[in-house]
Amino acid sequence: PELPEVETVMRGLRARLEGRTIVKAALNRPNLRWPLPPGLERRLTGAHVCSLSRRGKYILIRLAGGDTMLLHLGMSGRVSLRSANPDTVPLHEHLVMEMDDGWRMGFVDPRRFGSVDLVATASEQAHWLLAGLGPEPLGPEFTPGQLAAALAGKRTSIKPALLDQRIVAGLGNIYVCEALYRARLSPVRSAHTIAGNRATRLVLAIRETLAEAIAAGGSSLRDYVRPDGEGGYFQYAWSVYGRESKPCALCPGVPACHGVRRIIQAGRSTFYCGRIQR
DNA sequence: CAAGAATCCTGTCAGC
DNA sequence: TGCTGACAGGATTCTT
Repeated sequence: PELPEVETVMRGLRARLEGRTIVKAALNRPNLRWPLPPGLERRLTGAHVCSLSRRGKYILIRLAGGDTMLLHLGMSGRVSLRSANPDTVPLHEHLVMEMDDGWRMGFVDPRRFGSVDLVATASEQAHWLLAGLGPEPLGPEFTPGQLAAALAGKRTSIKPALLDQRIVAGLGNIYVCEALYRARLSPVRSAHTIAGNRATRLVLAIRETLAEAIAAGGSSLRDYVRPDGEGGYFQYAWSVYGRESKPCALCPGVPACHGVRRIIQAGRSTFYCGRIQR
């Protein structure tokens, strides 16, 4: 999941957890991507949930008592919200929290690339996983000037540069492809050539793509569902991602357009139109 | 230093 | 039906 999915999950969790108390936390394994923090079950049990927010692809759950729980969904992580029912425990559920109203939140992650950690709320932004993140793409700090400055001197191409969370926080493979298409910028263009009008177009395209995806509840692929069990529907609005050899919607019937192409950049699939993206 | 490859893990799907 | 290989929403660590 990327920023729009994480935002959707966070909102679903907020509606169910905020103001409630965790009556029991249970852990089913010692580690995910990283070792789980010592005493996690004990530190969660009895804690009151004050507020939830998102930073990049991380969900922050602030607890009374001074701890913030950090949650990253990795590649296959998802959250299961359900009323207590032992018949419906999902496979690969590594952490379960039972709330004082009887609902349970489970963290499910087959590939275990996700992570869970605890950090002192007072210095949560200094946590090593958050400290190096670039600006929030929907926030005021993400401007054409800032983006151009962050890309200056980068010899890599723009597509892998946008996947680097230090440049801008929250984009992943789907939304980078979609935003570059919307900005009509080639994914193989050198990152340092993005400035001026191109930077303006790119910032706008990223903002619009993410905002529309959030409004659609994110994109549902194989295993992403919202905490309420419903899927997002932004996958129906994809212009290029997953659409190899299909026609490009912006050049209908143009012979020079060979449709959506798929190439590999830094080991990841890139989808784009070679005609309108320069 | 920077950039690309390898890596962690399980599940799914296409092709034979 | 199996079986095999490619591939998957991520991000760090290891090699060039």
